[in-house]
Amino acid sequence: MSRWILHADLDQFLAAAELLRRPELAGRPLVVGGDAGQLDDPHARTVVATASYEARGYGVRSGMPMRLARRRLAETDAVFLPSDTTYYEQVSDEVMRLLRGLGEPVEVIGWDEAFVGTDGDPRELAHRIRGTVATTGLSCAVGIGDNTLRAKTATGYAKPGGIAELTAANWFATLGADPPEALPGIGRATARALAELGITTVTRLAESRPGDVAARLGPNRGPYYVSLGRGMGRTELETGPWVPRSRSRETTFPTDLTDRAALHTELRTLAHRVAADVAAEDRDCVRVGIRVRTRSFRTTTRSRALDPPGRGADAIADVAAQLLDELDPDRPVRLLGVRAELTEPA
DNA sequence: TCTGGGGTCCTAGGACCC
DNA sequence: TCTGGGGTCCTAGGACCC
Repeated sequence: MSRWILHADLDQFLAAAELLRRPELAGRPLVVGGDAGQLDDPHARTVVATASYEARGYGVRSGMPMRLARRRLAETDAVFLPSDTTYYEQVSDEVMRLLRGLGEPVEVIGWDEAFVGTDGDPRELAHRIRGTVATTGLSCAVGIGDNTLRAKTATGYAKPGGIAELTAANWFATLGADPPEALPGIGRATARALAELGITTVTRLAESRPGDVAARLGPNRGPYYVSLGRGMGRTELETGPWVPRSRSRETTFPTDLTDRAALHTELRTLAHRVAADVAAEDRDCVRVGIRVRTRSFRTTTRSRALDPPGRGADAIADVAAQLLDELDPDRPVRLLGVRAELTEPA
Protein backbone atom coordinates (compact mmCIF):
# COMPACT_ATOMS: atom_id res chain seq x y z
CA MET A 1 0.00 0.00 0.00
CA SER A 2 1.30 3.43 -0.95
CA ARG A 3 0.51 6.73 0.74
CA TRP A 4 0.53 8.44 -2.66
CA ILE A 5 -0.38 7.22 -6.12
CA LEU A 6 0.94 8.98 -9.20
CA HIS A 7 -0.45 8.51 -12.70
CA ALA A 8 1.87 9.17 -15.65
CA ASP A 9 0.30 9.61 -19.09
CA LEU A 10 2.48 10.12 -22.17
CA ASP A 11 1.48 13.15 -24.24
CA GLN A 12 -0.01 12.37 -27.69
CA PHE A 13 1.85 9.08 -27.51
CA LEU A 14 1.59 7.67 -31.03
CA ALA A 15 2.26 11.02 -32.64
CA ALA A 16 5.14 11.72 -30.24
CA ALA A 17 6.65 8.30 -30.92
CA GLU A 18 6.56 9.01 -34.65
CA LEU A 19 8.24 12.38 -34.10
CA LEU A 20 11.07 10.60 -32.29
CA ARG A 21 12.09 8.94 -35.51
CA ARG A 22 10.92 11.73 -37.85
CA PRO A 23 11.95 14.91 -36.03
CA GLU A 24 11.69 16.86 -39.28
CA LEU A 25 7.88 16.62 -38.96
CA ALA A 26 7.81 18.64 -35.74
CA GLY A 27 5.35 21.51 -35.81
CA ARG A 28 3.16 20.07 -38.57
CA PRO A 29 -0.26 18.58 -37.79
CA LEU A 30 0.29 14.84 -37.47
CA VAL A 31 -2.37 12.13 -37.57
CA VAL A 32 -1.72 8.46 -36.86
CA GLY A 33 -4.20 5.72 -37.71
CA GLY A 34 -5.10 2.87 -40.03
CA ASP A 35 -2.88 0.21 -41.58
CA ALA A 36 -0.02 0.89 -43.92
CA GLY A 37 -1.95 -0.74 -46.75
CA GLN A 38 -4.97 1.51 -46.27
CA LEU A 39 -3.21 4.82 -45.93
CA ASP A 40 -3.65 5.90 -49.51
CA ASP A 41 -7.07 4.36 -49.97
CA PRO A 42 -9.56 7.25 -49.89
CA HIS A 43 -12.37 4.76 -49.19
CA ALA A 44 -10.65 3.01 -46.28
CA ARG A 45 -12.89 2.87 -43.23
CA THR A 46 -10.33 3.76 -40.62
CA VAL A 47 -10.28 6.17 -37.72
CA VAL A 48 -7.74 8.43 -36.05
CA ALA A 49 -5.72 6.67 -33.34
CA THR A 50 -3.84 9.77 -32.17
CA ALA A 51 -3.80 13.36 -33.40
CA SER A 52 -0.93 15.65 -32.49
CA TYR A 53 -1.77 18.83 -30.58
CA GLU A 54 -1.32 20.78 -33.82
CA ALA A 55 -3.90 18.53 -35.52
CA ARG A 56 -6.25 18.87 -32.54
CA GLY A 57 -6.18 22.59 -33.18
CA TYR A 58 -8.15 21.85 -36.34
CA GLY A 59 -10.74 19.79 -34.48
CA VAL A 60 -9.21 16.40 -35.19
CA ARG A 61 -9.75 13.87 -32.39
CA SER A 62 -9.08 10.21 -31.59
CA GLY A 63 -11.79 7.98 -32.98
CA MET A 64 -12.74 10.40 -35.73
CA PRO A 65 -13.13 8.86 -39.19
CA MET A 66 -9.89 9.36 -41.07
CA ARG A 67 -11.76 10.77 -44.04
CA LEU A 68 -13.18 13.53 -41.89
CA ALA A 69 -9.75 14.25 -40.41
CA ARG A 70 -8.35 14.60 -43.93
CA ARG A 71 -11.09 17.05 -44.81
CA ARG A 72 -10.43 19.16 -41.73
CA LEU A 73 -6.71 19.28 -42.49
CA ALA A 74 -7.03 19.65 -46.24
CA GLU A 75 -5.65 23.19 -46.33
CA THR A 76 -2.67 22.42 -44.09
CA ASP A 77 0.67 20.65 -44.46
CA ALA A 78 -0.60 17.82 -42.25
CA VAL A 79 1.09 14.42 -42.29
CA PHE A 80 -0.82 11.12 -42.07
CA LEU A 81 0.98 8.02 -40.86
CA PRO A 82 -0.23 4.44 -40.43
CA SER A 83 -0.21 2.80 -36.99
CA ASP A 84 2.99 0.87 -36.36
CA THR A 85 2.07 -1.10 -33.26
CA THR A 86 5.31 -3.05 -33.06
CA TYR A 87 7.28 0.17 -32.89
CA TYR A 88 4.96 1.78 -30.31
CA GLU A 89 5.30 -1.30 -28.14
CA GLN A 90 9.09 -0.95 -28.24
CA VAL A 91 8.95 2.70 -27.25
CA SER A 92 6.41 1.96 -24.53
CA ASP A 93 8.48 -0.91 -23.14
CA GLU A 94 11.49 1.37 -22.86
CA VAL A 95 9.51 4.04 -21.00
CA MET A 96 8.02 1.48 -18.60
CA ARG A 97 11.45 -0.04 -17.99
CA LEU A 98 12.74 3.39 -16.98
CA LEU A 99 9.76 3.97 -14.69
CA ARG A 100 10.36 0.63 -12.99
CA GLY A 101 13.92 1.79 -12.41
CA LEU A 102 12.71 4.57 -10.13
CA GLY A 103 12.61 2.18 -7.20
CA GLU A 104 8.89 2.52 -6.53
CA PRO A 105 6.01 0.12 -7.32
CA VAL A 106 4.78 0.53 -10.89
CA GLU A 107 1.55 -0.72 -12.48
CA VAL A 108 1.46 -0.48 -16.27
CA ILE A 109 -2.10 0.08 -17.48
CA GLY A 110 -1.58 0.68 -21.17
CA TRP A 111 0.95 1.62 -23.81
CA ASP A 112 1.13 5.16 -22.57
CA GLU A 113 -0.01 5.03 -18.94
CA ALA A 114 1.23 3.77 -15.62
CA PHE A 115 0.64 4.20 -11.91
CA VAL A 116 3.58 4.75 -9.59
CA GLY A 117 3.19 4.50 -5.82
CA THR A 118 5.24 6.19 -3.14
CA ASP A 119 5.39 6.94 0.56
CA GLY A 120 7.78 9.79 -0.14
CA ASP A 121 7.32 13.29 -1.54
CA PRO A 122 4.87 12.98 -4.45
CA ARG A 123 5.84 16.32 -6.05
CA GLU A 124 9.48 15.38 -6.07
CA LEU A 125 8.61 12.00 -7.63
CA ALA A 126 6.38 13.63 -10.24
CA HIS A 127 9.27 15.78 -11.39
CA ARG A 128 11.54 12.76 -11.38
CA ILE A 129 9.05 10.87 -13.56
CA ARG A 130 8.84 13.75 -16.02
CA GLY A 131 12.64 13.99 -16.14
CA THR A 132 13.03 10.27 -16.66
CA VAL A 133 10.48 10.21 -19.47
CA ALA A 134 12.16 13.25 -21.02
CA THR A 135 15.39 11.28 -21.50
CA THR A 136 13.57 9.27 -24.18
CA GLY A 137 12.52 12.40 -26.04
CA LEU A 138 8.89 12.03 -24.91
CA SER A 139 6.91 14.03 -22.39
CA CYS A 140 4.15 13.14 -19.99
CA ALA A 141 1.57 14.59 -17.66
CA VAL A 142 1.49 13.41 -14.06
CA GLY A 143 -1.52 13.22 -11.78
CA ILE A 144 -0.96 12.97 -8.04
CA GLY A 145 -3.64 11.40 -5.88
CA ASP A 146 -4.32 9.60 -2.64
CA ASN A 147 -5.57 6.64 -4.69
CA THR A 148 -5.62 5.40 -8.28
CA LEU A 149 -8.89 7.06 -9.23
CA ARG A 150 -7.90 10.48 -7.97
CA ALA A 151 -4.44 10.20 -9.55
CA LYS A 152 -5.87 9.26 -12.95
CA THR A 153 -8.52 11.93 -12.77
CA ALA A 154 -5.91 14.49 -11.77
CA THR A 155 -3.93 13.78 -14.93
CA GLY A 156 -6.78 15.22 -16.95
CA TYR A 157 -6.03 18.58 -15.33
CA ALA A 158 -2.28 18.19 -15.91
CA LYS A 159 -2.30 17.62 -19.68
CA PRO A 160 -0.23 18.28 -21.54
CA GLY A 161 3.00 17.94 -19.73
CA GLY A 162 2.02 19.29 -16.32
CA ILE A 163 1.41 18.10 -12.79
CA ALA A 164 -1.90 18.23 -10.91
CA GLU A 165 -3.08 16.90 -7.57
CA LEU A 166 -6.44 15.55 -6.44
CA THR A 167 -7.08 14.26 -2.94
CA ALA A 168 -10.00 13.94 -0.57
CA ALA A 169 -9.31 17.58 0.34
CA ASN A 170 -10.09 19.08 -3.10
CA TRP A 171 -12.08 16.34 -4.86
CA PHE A 172 -15.52 17.89 -4.62
CA ALA A 173 -14.28 21.45 -4.97
CA THR A 174 -12.56 20.50 -8.19
CA LEU A 175 -15.13 18.34 -9.96
CA GLY A 176 -18.16 17.98 -7.72
CA ALA A 177 -20.23 20.11 -10.10
CA ASP A 178 -19.03 18.23 -13.20
CA PRO A 179 -21.16 15.57 -14.90
CA PRO A 180 -20.52 11.94 -13.89
CA GLU A 181 -18.85 11.39 -17.27
CA ALA A 182 -15.88 13.31 -15.92
CA LEU A 183 -15.00 10.10 -14.06
CA PRO A 184 -13.01 7.33 -15.74
CA GLY A 185 -15.35 4.33 -15.95
CA ILE A 186 -18.50 6.33 -16.60
CA GLY A 187 -19.28 6.75 -20.28
CA ARG A 188 -22.20 8.09 -22.23
CA ALA A 189 -24.57 5.19 -21.65
CA THR A 190 -24.03 5.12 -17.91
CA ALA A 191 -24.27 8.89 -17.69
CA ARG A 192 -27.65 8.73 -19.43
CA ALA A 193 -28.91 6.07 -17.05
CA LEU A 194 -27.71 8.10 -14.07
CA ALA A 195 -29.38 11.22 -15.46
CA GLU A 196 -32.67 9.33 -15.50
CA LEU A 197 -32.19 8.80 -11.79
CA GLY A 198 -31.68 12.55 -11.41
CA ILE A 199 -27.94 12.13 -10.92
CA THR A 200 -26.27 14.77 -13.06
CA THR A 201 -23.19 15.73 -11.08
CA VAL A 202 -20.34 13.97 -9.32
CA THR A 203 -21.56 15.32 -5.99
CA ARG A 204 -25.08 13.98 -6.53
CA LEU A 205 -23.61 10.62 -7.50
CA ALA A 206 -21.52 10.58 -4.33
CA GLU A 207 -24.61 11.36 -2.22
CA SER A 208 -26.77 8.72 -3.89
CA ARG A 209 -27.86 5.58 -2.10
CA PRO A 210 -25.91 2.65 -3.55
CA GLY A 211 -29.04 0.52 -3.48
CA ASP A 212 -30.95 2.97 -5.65
CA VAL A 213 -28.21 3.00 -8.28
CA ALA A 214 -27.88 -0.79 -8.01
CA ALA A 215 -31.55 -1.24 -8.83
CA ARG A 216 -30.95 0.50 -12.12
CA LEU A 217 -27.38 -0.41 -13.02
CA GLY A 218 -26.72 -3.77 -11.42
CA PRO A 219 -25.80 -5.13 -7.99
CA ASN A 220 -22.07 -4.53 -8.38
CA ARG A 221 -21.89 -1.69 -10.87
CA GLY A 222 -24.35 0.51 -9.03
CA PRO A 223 -22.43 0.75 -5.76
CA TYR A 224 -19.21 0.95 -7.76
CA TYR A 225 -20.38 4.10 -9.55
CA VAL A 226 -21.30 5.69 -6.23
CA SER A 227 -17.81 4.92 -4.96
CA LEU A 228 -16.36 6.57 -8.08
CA GLY A 229 -18.38 9.69 -7.30
CA ARG A 230 -16.86 9.73 -3.84
CA GLY A 231 -13.38 9.54 -5.35
CA MET A 232 -12.58 6.11 -4.00
CA GLY A 233 -9.88 3.99 -5.62
CA ARG A 234 -7.07 1.57 -4.94
CA THR A 235 -3.94 2.31 -2.95
CA GLU A 236 -2.37 -1.06 -3.76
CA LEU A 237 -0.72 -1.43 -7.17
CA GLU A 238 -0.57 -4.60 -9.27
CA THR A 239 3.10 -4.63 -10.09
CA GLY A 240 3.28 -7.99 -11.85
CA PRO A 241 3.47 -8.40 -15.60
CA TRP A 242 0.20 -8.08 -17.51
CA VAL A 243 -1.19 -11.48 -18.48
CA PRO A 244 -3.72 -11.40 -21.32
CA ARG A 245 -6.97 -13.32 -20.83
CA SER A 246 -7.84 -13.35 -24.49
CA ARG A 247 -6.41 -12.68 -27.93
CA SER A 248 -8.43 -11.41 -30.85
CA ARG A 249 -8.12 -10.20 -34.40
CA GLU A 250 -10.74 -8.37 -36.39
CA THR A 251 -11.02 -6.64 -39.74
CA THR A 252 -13.35 -4.06 -41.18
CA PHE A 253 -13.48 -4.64 -44.91
CA PRO A 254 -13.05 -1.75 -47.35
CA THR A 255 -16.40 -2.84 -48.82
CA ASP A 256 -18.98 -5.11 -47.23
CA LEU A 257 -18.78 -8.82 -47.97
CA THR A 258 -21.79 -10.90 -48.95
CA ASP A 259 -20.22 -13.97 -50.49
CA ARG A 260 -20.22 -16.89 -48.07
CA ALA A 261 -16.99 -18.39 -49.41
CA ALA A 262 -15.22 -15.04 -49.16
CA LEU A 263 -16.38 -14.67 -45.54
CA HIS A 264 -15.04 -18.09 -44.69
CA THR A 265 -11.71 -17.30 -46.32
CA GLU A 266 -11.37 -14.11 -44.26
CA LEU A 267 -12.46 -15.92 -41.11
CA ARG A 268 -9.81 -18.61 -41.54
CA THR A 269 -7.12 -15.98 -42.05
CA LEU A 270 -8.17 -14.26 -38.81
CA ALA A 271 -8.34 -17.59 -36.96
CA HIS A 272 -4.81 -18.45 -38.03
CA ARG A 273 -3.51 -15.08 -36.85
CA VAL A 274 -5.23 -15.61 -33.50
CA ALA A 275 -3.77 -19.11 -33.28
CA ALA A 276 -0.29 -17.70 -33.85
CA ASP A 277 -0.87 -15.18 -31.04
CA VAL A 278 -2.08 -17.98 -28.75
CA ALA A 279 0.96 -20.12 -29.54
CA ALA A 280 3.24 -17.12 -28.92
CA GLU A 281 1.78 -16.95 -25.40
CA ASP A 282 2.60 -20.62 -24.95
CA ARG A 283 -0.92 -21.17 -23.68
CA ASP A 284 -4.00 -22.99 -24.90
CA CYS A 285 -7.28 -21.65 -26.15
CA VAL A 286 -10.30 -22.77 -24.11
CA ARG A 287 -13.01 -20.92 -25.99
CA VAL A 288 -13.39 -19.54 -29.49
CA GLY A 289 -15.58 -16.56 -30.34
CA ILE A 290 -16.55 -14.77 -33.52
CA ARG A 291 -17.90 -11.28 -34.08
CA VAL A 292 -19.94 -10.22 -37.07
CA ARG A 293 -20.91 -6.64 -37.79
CA THR A 294 -23.32 -6.04 -40.63
CA ARG A 295 -23.81 -3.00 -42.81
CA SER A 296 -26.33 -1.53 -40.34
CA PHE A 297 -23.57 -1.67 -37.70
CA ARG A 298 -25.45 -4.31 -35.74
CA THR A 299 -22.85 -6.49 -34.03
CA THR A 300 -23.44 -10.12 -33.07
CA THR A 301 -21.15 -12.47 -31.18
CA ARG A 302 -21.08 -16.23 -30.84
CA SER A 303 -18.71 -18.38 -28.84
CA ARG A 304 -18.12 -22.01 -28.01
CA ALA A 305 -15.73 -23.98 -25.81
CA LEU A 306 -12.79 -25.51 -27.62
CA ASP A 307 -12.92 -29.15 -26.55
CA PRO A 308 -10.30 -30.20 -25.77
CA PRO A 309 -8.45 -26.92 -25.21
CA GLY A 310 -5.54 -26.43 -27.58
CA ARG A 311 -3.63 -24.10 -29.83
CA GLY A 312 -3.96 -25.77 -33.21
CA ALA A 313 -4.80 -23.26 -35.89
CA ASP A 314 -7.12 -25.64 -37.72
CA ALA A 315 -8.99 -26.60 -34.56
CA ILE A 316 -9.57 -22.94 -33.73
CA ALA A 317 -10.50 -22.12 -37.32
CA ASP A 318 -12.94 -25.04 -37.49
CA VAL A 319 -14.90 -23.87 -34.45
CA ALA A 320 -14.95 -20.32 -35.82
CA ALA A 321 -16.26 -21.65 -39.14
CA GLN A 322 -18.99 -23.65 -37.36
CA LEU A 323 -20.08 -20.55 -35.47
CA LEU A 324 -20.21 -18.52 -38.67
CA ASP A 325 -22.25 -21.21 -40.42
CA GLU A 326 -24.72 -21.30 -37.53
CA LEU A 327 -24.97 -17.53 -37.44
CA ASP A 328 -25.39 -17.42 -41.22
CA PRO A 329 -25.54 -13.62 -41.63
CA ASP A 330 -28.10 -12.59 -44.21
CA ARG A 331 -26.90 -9.00 -44.51
CA PRO A 332 -23.68 -7.62 -46.02
CA VAL A 333 -20.86 -8.00 -43.50
CA ARG A 334 -18.64 -5.06 -42.69
CA LEU A 335 -16.53 -6.58 -39.90
CA LEU A 336 -15.43 -10.07 -38.98
CA GLY A 337 -13.49 -10.98 -35.84
CA VAL A 338 -12.10 -14.06 -34.11
CA ARG A 339 -11.28 -14.27 -30.42
CA ALA A 340 -9.57 -16.91 -28.29
CA GLU A 341 -9.99 -17.13 -24.53
CA LEU A 342 -6.83 -18.44 -22.93
CA THR A 343 -6.01 -20.93 -20.22
CA GLU A 344 -4.30 -19.68 -17.09
CA PRO A 345 -0.58 -19.17 -17.73
CA ALA A 346 1.70 -22.05 -16.79
C1' DT B 1 -19.11 10.93 -36.33
C1' DC B 2 -21.19 6.35 -41.93
C1' DT B 3 -18.55 5.11 -37.24
C1' DG B 4 -10.79 0.83 -36.02
C1' DG B 5 -8.63 -2.65 -33.33
C1' DG B 6 -7.42 -4.85 -29.11
C1' DG B 7 -8.64 -5.59 -24.73
C1' DT B 8 -11.40 -5.99 -19.79
C1' DC B 9 -15.28 -6.64 -16.78
C1' DC B 10 -20.25 -6.99 -15.61
C1' DT B 11 -25.06 -8.51 -16.26
C1' DA B 12 -28.79 -11.41 -17.10
C1' DG B 13 -31.26 -15.42 -18.63
C1' DG B 14 -31.54 -20.25 -19.29
C1' DA B 15 -29.74 -24.87 -18.38
C1' DC B 16 -28.73 -28.02 -15.14
C1' DC B 17 -28.25 -29.99 -10.64
C1' DC B 18 -29.42 -30.86 -5.87
C1' DT C 1 -46.28 -33.63 -11.32
C1' DC C 2 -50.15 -26.58 -11.51
C1' DT C 3 -44.01 -27.22 -9.25
C1' DG C 4 -39.65 -24.26 -4.44
C1' DG C 5 -35.20 -22.37 -3.85
C1' DG C 6 -30.46 -22.09 -4.53
C1' DG C 7 -25.95 -22.49 -6.75
C1' DT C 8 -23.07 -22.70 -10.82
C1' DC C 9 -22.00 -22.94 -15.69
C1' DC C 10 -22.66 -21.27 -20.36
C1' DT C 11 -23.67 -17.77 -23.49
C1' DA C 12 -24.80 -13.12 -25.60
C1' DG C 13 -24.59 -8.57 -25.14
C1' DG C 14 -23.36 -4.10 -23.20
C1' DA C 15 -20.21 -0.73 -21.55
C1' DC C 16 -15.89 1.08 -21.08
C1' DC C 17 -10.86 1.97 -21.77
C1' DC C 18 -6.63 3.21 -24.60
